Amino acid sequence: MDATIDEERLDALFTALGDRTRRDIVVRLSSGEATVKELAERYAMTMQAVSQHLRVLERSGLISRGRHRQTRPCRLEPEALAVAVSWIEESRRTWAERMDGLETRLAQLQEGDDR
Amino acid sequence: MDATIDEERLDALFTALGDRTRRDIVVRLSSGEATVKELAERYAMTMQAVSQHLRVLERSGLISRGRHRQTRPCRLEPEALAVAVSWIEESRRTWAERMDGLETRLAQLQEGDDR
DNA sequence: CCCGTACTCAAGCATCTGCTTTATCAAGCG
DNA sequence: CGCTTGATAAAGCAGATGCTTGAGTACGGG
Repeated sequence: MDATIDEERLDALFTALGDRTRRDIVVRLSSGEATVKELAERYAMTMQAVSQHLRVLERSGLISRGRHRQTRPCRLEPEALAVAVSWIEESRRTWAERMDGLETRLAQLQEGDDR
Repeated sequence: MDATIDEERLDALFTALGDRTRRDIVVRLSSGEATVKELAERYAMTMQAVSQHLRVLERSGLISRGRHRQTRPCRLEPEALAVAVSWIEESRRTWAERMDGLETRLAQLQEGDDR
């Protein structure tokens, strides 16, 4: 019954994806690791700003960070994306099931009357 | 070329899903339409607050609203969810392709050396 | 040891959010 | 018509967000 924890996770996940800079970082990282400096150059933004975006992404589980010399390279954690997809797919499945039911009933009634 | 428009759409979509009340409204609507009043009772919230959440959801394309007597029933638009999924899946696909490449190269090298 | 590089921490600031209260509106009932 | 019901509009407010600047911190080269 730790549903609340899942909700927090989903809050962090979707909130992280709700910003286009962070979404673009995700896309960028899907094709390989990157450092803070590289990302700052890419987005014409200070390293501080990028660092804050990365903190949001890290809290959401979408990325993780290592250490290599003076750099803190970050990499994508695609399992977090899978969590988001599975939440969405559950809603879509419920909806699809209901529509199947409606179609069936409509086919039975063959008519739209007292609605 | 209208990539900006898509980005705006994704901003609205993921931002809408970044709030647990709105996510729960999506889940609720996946099993049928609902009115503002019904949702307000469900979340122990004023109708005004629900109305604002619904506006966010509507702007994102996740729901649409009709009119029936004094009520404004809202229903889910699952195609918007599909947009979110397809964005996510593209990142995951890119990542998976890259990992395949890495695996292949690692198998060729048969060794982890100068790392 | 000093210096540059990569980065984080902290504070400030404008803007956005989520919610409230108050006021208003439109539809239908008596 | 007056009144209730379902809903929106507007304004206000505490708290979050996205960014900035300024001040550290940690690592490594010379």
